[in-house]
Amino acid sequence: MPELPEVETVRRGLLPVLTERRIIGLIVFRDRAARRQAGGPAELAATVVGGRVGEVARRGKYLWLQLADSPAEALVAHLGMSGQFRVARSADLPAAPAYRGQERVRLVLDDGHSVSFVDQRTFGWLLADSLGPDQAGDRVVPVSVGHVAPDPFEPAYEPARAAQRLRQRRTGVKRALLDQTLVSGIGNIYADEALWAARLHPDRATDTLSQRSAVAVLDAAAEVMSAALASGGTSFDPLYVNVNGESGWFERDLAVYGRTGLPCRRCSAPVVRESFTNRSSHRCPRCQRRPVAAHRRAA
DNA sequence: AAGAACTCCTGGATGC
DNA sequence: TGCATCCAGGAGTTCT
Repeated sequence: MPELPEVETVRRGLLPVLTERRIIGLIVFRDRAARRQAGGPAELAATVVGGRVGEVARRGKYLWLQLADSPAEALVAHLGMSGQFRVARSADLPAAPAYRGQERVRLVLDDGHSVSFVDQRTFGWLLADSLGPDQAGDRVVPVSVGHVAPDPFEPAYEPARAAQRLRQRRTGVKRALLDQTLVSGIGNIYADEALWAARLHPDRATDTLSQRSAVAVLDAAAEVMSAALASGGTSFDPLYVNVNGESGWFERDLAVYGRTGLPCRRCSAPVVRESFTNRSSHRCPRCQRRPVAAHRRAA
């Protein structure tokens, strides 16, 4: 799943392709990809075409292009679970969707390239949006991203403050890590990895954490995402902006995610997989014992 | 109103 | 072999 490191890798791949390019066409092949646009696919195309790309920016898992000469000030993208961007010479592509029918939107650029949003599971989306201050007044972001907290790689991110807010919650620590309004960029993979590194059970009640251990688990998340970015950013094909966090570069470095039954890298106890909010959690049953003060769900 | 459940979706893997 | 079922989950929406 694309989480912060994967989205940042995409951003870096798009940077040289899109910066200073004018968008001269936008084709929506699947309306669902424009479902967040109030005026639908037509409005998305109408507001973006003619725009010139300035900054290629990111907060957490949200990516956006700042646009000049456009009624929309930004084109926002979320990759969902399976979104990718592919770059091609537009002449190479027919007007019909490519990439095994999974192409959802295509941007045509003024230099003869096209950038395709490809998304098998269709949880991703694009949105033409205006800019405004975020909720904390830290940064100007698209309005649709205003509720998202700074991610650990941003100057505005303060671990001590994030830890305090986390401790004020009445929930389990994994739920809190996945809450993008607390700290952004963390998904299921890096949440499991951070909890393993900090030796915390996913259900540990947030309001029983010391400030020290709350900071520790946030620091662990930042560290593991930083390491993933370092290995993911080393090489990528300009024609394929890689977002695949499951297979490939970082998978062999994971400690618990997807390693059910394999030995814990610290203590060799077999990693267990447990159901969590209709998904799964991976943990070491010895290093991450269920606490007495586990968060209890409301009856 | 905070927190948790529900919902959207596709295709590869699994089971009989 | 073929068909049915399961499974992956980010985040907006709805419910309690």
